[in-house]
Amino acid sequence: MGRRKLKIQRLETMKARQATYSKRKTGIVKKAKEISILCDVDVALLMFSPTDKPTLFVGQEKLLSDVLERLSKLPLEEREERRAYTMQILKKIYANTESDFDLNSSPQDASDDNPLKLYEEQLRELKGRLAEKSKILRDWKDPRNVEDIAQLKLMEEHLAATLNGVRNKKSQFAMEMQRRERGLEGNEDQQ
Amino acid sequence: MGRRKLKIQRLETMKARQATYSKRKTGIVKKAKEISILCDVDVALLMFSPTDKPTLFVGQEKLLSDVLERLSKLPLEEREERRAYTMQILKKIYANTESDFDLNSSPQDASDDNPLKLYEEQLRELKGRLAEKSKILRDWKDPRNVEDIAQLKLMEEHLAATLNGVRNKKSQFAMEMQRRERGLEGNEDQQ
DNA sequence: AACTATTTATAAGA
DNA sequence: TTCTTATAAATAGTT
Repeated sequence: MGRRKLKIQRLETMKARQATYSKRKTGIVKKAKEISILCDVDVALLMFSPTDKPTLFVGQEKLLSDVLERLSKLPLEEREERRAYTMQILKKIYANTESDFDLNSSPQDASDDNPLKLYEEQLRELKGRLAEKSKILRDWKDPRNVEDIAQLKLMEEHLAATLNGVRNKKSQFAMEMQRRERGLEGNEDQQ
Repeated sequence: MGRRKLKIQRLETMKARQATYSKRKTGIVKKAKEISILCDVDVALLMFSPTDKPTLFVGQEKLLSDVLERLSKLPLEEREERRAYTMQILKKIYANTESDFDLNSSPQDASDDNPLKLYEEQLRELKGRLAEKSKILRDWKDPRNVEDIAQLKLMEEHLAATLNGVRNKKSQFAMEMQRRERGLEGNEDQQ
């Protein structure tokens, strides 16, 4: 939507990235607000600018934690159904190139200090593979298509990572509590 | 951007909300991907459809937890600066209506079982007041304007709520771990 | 920050 | 849902 059609690839200069970020940030936040109001749904949008300034939008007068909470509360049955569907599709995609990476394996090292770490690593690796196989993915014609697969992956990753993160954050929590004793803290974005 | 200009207000029928959500979801996810790639920045977008189906997009090949992590790692000094700025503006806004709500007070009940609960409640209340004062806010002309104030509030809320949420999630964590022993879980959105 | 030529997104309708 | 088309909006390049 401009004087010229823009190829969606990393803009070369920092100046260009900042200028474009500034314009598009306004637009996407507006879109987030609109869909939230029009459709009466929860939306959470978090971004960091090229200069690391955070922007957070959460619709419906909620807190980000409220929205995140909904993810963690999805019925287990539903999650299992979706997982099964994901695995089914991924198996098809990898059918002819399958190797040492077992899509069915549960996380190893569950007794490790970080029980979800390996699981998350598996997901990361799988994600990388999916990227490599982009050509195959582009040709994938299943009605529930590539977008869905990416969604499924990200969702799975989220749950694993969030729960994993809880562990890591526990230590931060204690420190943060102490800091709070000395006053409130705040932060935001202005760009 | 359609046959007619649409007023941004809750669509009357569920059918309309679902139809519009479906179309706009595609658009906003596309925008999120684009800004993430073009500007080389972290973006996380989470939404729930009118029928509660979750959609998650996270750019830059990252996990949602990675992006959330950046929020919690903002330098304390910066947060303090921003907090001070927020309070300064809020005080001006409330100068003529200030009452029993002390903008400077730290969370009371810090020794309570939930040390951040009251703080969050204060923020919620303040948010409500800001909404009530919308007329004042609309006229606020500071270059760092109302949008920024909303940002500041949401950011503050996020940090309080996230850290608070960690506490609540700790119990869920144990249960989740047991479930994971029995297999992977996954979830996503398809709508 | 503003200004427009263009490209995009999308409201209605099928 | 998916497609089509008229229109409203977003925004790239520029000042």
